[in-house]
Amino acid sequence: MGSAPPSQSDAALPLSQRAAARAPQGQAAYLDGLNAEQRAAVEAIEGPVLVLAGAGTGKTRVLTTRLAHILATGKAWPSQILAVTFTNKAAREMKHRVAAIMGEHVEGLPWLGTFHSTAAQILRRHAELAGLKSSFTILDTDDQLRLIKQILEAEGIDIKRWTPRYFASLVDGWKNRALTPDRIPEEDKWSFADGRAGALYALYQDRLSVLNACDFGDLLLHVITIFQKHPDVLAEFHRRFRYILVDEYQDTNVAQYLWLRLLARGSGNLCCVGDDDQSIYGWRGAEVDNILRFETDFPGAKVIRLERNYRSTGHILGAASGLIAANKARLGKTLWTEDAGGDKVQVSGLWDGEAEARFVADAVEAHVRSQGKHSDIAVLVRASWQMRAFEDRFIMLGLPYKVVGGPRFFERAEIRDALAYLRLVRSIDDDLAFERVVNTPKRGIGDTTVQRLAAAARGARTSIAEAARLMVQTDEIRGKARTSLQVFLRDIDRWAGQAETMRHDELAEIVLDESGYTAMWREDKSPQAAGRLDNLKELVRSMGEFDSLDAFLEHIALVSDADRAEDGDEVSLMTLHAAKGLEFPLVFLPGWEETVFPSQRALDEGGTAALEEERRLAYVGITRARERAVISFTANRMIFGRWQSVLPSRFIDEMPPDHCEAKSETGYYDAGPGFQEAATPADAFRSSYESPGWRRFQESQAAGRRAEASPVIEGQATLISSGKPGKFARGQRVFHQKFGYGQVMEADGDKLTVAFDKAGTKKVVASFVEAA
DNA sequence: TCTGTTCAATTTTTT
DNA sequence: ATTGAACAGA
Repeated sequence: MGSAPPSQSDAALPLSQRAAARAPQGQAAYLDGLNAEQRAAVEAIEGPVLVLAGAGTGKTRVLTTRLAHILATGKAWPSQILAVTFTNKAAREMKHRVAAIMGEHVEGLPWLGTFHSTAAQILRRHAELAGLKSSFTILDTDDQLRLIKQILEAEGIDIKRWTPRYFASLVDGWKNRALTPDRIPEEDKWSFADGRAGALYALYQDRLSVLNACDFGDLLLHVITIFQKHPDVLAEFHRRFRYILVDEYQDTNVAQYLWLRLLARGSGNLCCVGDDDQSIYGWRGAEVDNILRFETDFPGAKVIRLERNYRSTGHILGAASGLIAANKARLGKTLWTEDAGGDKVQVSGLWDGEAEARFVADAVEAHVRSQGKHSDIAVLVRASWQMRAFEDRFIMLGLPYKVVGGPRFFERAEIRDALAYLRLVRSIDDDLAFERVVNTPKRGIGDTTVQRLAAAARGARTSIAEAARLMVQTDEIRGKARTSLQVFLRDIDRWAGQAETMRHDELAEIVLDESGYTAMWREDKSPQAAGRLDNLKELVRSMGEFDSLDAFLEHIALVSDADRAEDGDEVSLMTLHAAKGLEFPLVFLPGWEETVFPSQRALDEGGTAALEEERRLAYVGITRARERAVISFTANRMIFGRWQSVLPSRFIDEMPPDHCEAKSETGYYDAGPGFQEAATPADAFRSSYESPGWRRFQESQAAGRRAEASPVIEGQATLISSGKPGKFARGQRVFHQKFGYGQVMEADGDKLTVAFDKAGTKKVVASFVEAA
């Protein structure tokens, strides 16, 4: 987090807080409108408490109100409260909501941040106990991977057989389980490079410490180690944190659990909020067990269930509850709502992915025609490759949409390059940054040169930059490489000098210009180049919001998404994972087929546990809907470039029939009487597959597939083209934001068929392209 | 050093 | 189908 550590000495509780504590009728205003369970969860301040908060039961409200309540009753000063979340977004939201309840007058700030940012703050204070300087850098996955690759190569390991990525995932797994190199189980050592896993892990840790760097896992792991080895340090934090609040407890991994348990041993006042039914991050180390075991781990714990749902209609809730009931490993909750009626969950079968996208897009348009907004709607998919079909269709129709999640701002190559320059200016010994940009833009300093420098640096136990300084004096490096290297080193020194006096955002601009980096993208003719330049501008702009370069770098190391300008009126397209915590009046859940959802890969790797997690994912998906949920599946799907016929997901079988209706809006086949008697929606569709109607459907589709160029827009297109002439003519060169340059093959009013140079032939709406 | 070619991989994602 | 990364050749 970019925020400074909370102040350590708080003044006495401000008046506003005392007043809030004694509102009329002996009840504070912020407690109004809470139901009995929510209120119990807010008021049970002492001791361990587990709040099992089902979907849509007001979890965040309880958490923030509870925090406010602790302050208002004068039990603690802000700085004596620790509140941890998983994402920066959640932390931000909580800050806002606490501020809204308490007013702006609260003095001092609670420790409110992610596990990682909180751990980073603690670690900066005691870095020397972990063999680091408090100025340590935090590596992201990209740096981490390159470092691992170097180590493996230096150790003569065949990185084709043993990929750096796989090793990184092992390291991640160990750190998630709080295992230092000396603690990993014997059999794990044999999981990589013929028994060398442990030694390589140790080597990697050594290398990190030489670089004065941490990966994400280290932030927690180092703190745990420090707490275990230095009781005095732990005691300091016990004195400090009198109340601990944890959001999304079902997502914690072993390391986070241990970290919390160590901290909570002080006051014993630990409140965890979560929902075992929404645990969907097992694949990255989350242990549902943590939440299932809470009462054993913290004896005497109060468990409070929030079961009243304020979000969805009865049918949606009923469908979701019925589905999740198939899971064995759960604590069990019975969600209910006063909003009993509503539409049943619609389940529809389509021919293939294209038909499904058409079906969804049509339903979106219908919703908007009946006075709905695009922003009411979300399309939630299992895997991001499924988005493609919807994007294509939306683009073709000109439906406004946004992809939520997706590639993050700070992970984009141009941003990471720019940051590497800045890191280098801050510390020229940052080898990973050095290697990243020494030849970006191209300076004639190739791989061979860099390898030689790196080898020399290892030999002399110095940084690469230091080795480079020496080597340009000798004849070991000659020609172009030598001159370029000299210039490069001199540039960095000069910028470092300027950094002393100049504002850091100004400096950034100078560095990017003088290094030739901006010029590199200006000369780049690819369709993304303009966007990249914009991103760089945005980077410089956002730097201005921070006090120093260091503060900025810390911020971006731990915050992966820039605050994007929020929503216009757009359909949201995202993965089920990205949808957790969100809600929409109308939710589409396409792709419910075996192999796709539940994901075959997950099942292969994780067995029953993974199946249950997939089911929880389905549950999360359905419970995002406030008014209407539409599930769909197809008979055929192109997967990895191959057509496969697929079966409806087993989750469709498990959907409780009372809350669902099997519905076909394609009009190609009639459902027949079987629909009413069918035990489950899937049965209904299975019988319909056998029916002559289905066969007709299949045939008509197969025929259409061969013949059709643009079956849907044809009618409209002629209409429009007879009306007003299009702005674009056949053969014209055009530019599209997403697909780049191309040539118009066909122009029908505002519907164009464009052969893009890179992206192939697509149908797009004219307003989405400009003349090139 | 650059460019074209082949080859493999390919959920989900935060920090 | 698509993408990225590793390798061979100019």
